[in-house]
Amino acid sequence: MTKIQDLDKLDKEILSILMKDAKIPYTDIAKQLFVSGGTVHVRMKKLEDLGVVKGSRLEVDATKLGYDITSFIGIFLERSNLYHKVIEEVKLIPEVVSAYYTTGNYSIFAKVCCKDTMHLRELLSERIQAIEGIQRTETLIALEESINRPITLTKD
Amino acid sequence: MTKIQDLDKLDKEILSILMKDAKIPYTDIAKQLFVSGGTVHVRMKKLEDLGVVKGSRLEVDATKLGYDITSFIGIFLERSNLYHKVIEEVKLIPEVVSAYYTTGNYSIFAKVCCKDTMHLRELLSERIQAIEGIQRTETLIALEESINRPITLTKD
DNA sequence: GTTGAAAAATTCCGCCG
DNA sequence: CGGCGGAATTTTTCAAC
Repeated sequence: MTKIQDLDKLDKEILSILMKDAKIPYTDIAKQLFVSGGTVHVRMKKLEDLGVVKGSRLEVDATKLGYDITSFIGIFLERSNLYHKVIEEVKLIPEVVSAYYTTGNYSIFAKVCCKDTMHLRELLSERIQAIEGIQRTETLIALEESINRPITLTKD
Repeated sequence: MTKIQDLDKLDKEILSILMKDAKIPYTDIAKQLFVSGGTVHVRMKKLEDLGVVKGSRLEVDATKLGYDITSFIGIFLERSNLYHKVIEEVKLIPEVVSAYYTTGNYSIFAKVCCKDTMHLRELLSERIQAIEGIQRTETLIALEESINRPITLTKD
């Protein structure tokens, strides 16, 4: 398993820059960090090969695309060993953008994006509650997204 | 306010491709969608100007960077009108990657990334619980990230 | 880690339907 | 006006040092 010890300050500085904006040219980063463009390229190649970098994504404004309701759904299972079976069903629902197996109140915790309240209601009653093994769910509706940012890497 | 009516099928197809991988060259997208590279460029410029595209981010494997514990923290406020004041304090904590104002059990719902359980314990007791206006918190630890993907845009 | 040169992509602009 | 095509500029990529 690969760990931090393989990463030096330069690797982390490159990552910090690209985590905020993946489209910054390597040549710009090279200038900022006083190394050559080739070096940035080699480091990124290494980080990709190590699996530290998994890819890049465009950040979009869900509201402007018509997805007005972001909500979190806490799922209670009938038995906790149903987790894998249930998560496979959840994966088939495109509105689910993330899902975690968690300790605490819920067994599964998912984030979903819906167009409006009707869409959310249908999703809950017809798609999620319909999954075998789910006992009940609790929904938290996000009224405002106050923070959404990448991890801050420490310098050392 | 800008809405979907300004976006046609081509815009959405471009977005769908880039939401999965922001580094795909515009020329490749142009080939896939049978338009010129210039057109993809113009559309993306429009989408950025409209604020539909907010930026791009590198996806990293937090575990490989030494952040082993992802958890969700539900925050109960003493009074709900303390929201803005509290969220400003929460913003100052770098381990918090997202936070939402929510309906339901909690007033604020945050996601945090910590290096280990000790780091999480310190964060909770010394940084979060120390914020004035927070009554109590509930923590859900994510044992496994099963799904993490962009919204699926519908074709129409 | 660096350099430099070839290949590719971005970006801009004039032209056309 | 939106889309196309080509040319100038930048960036990526890769070999040799």
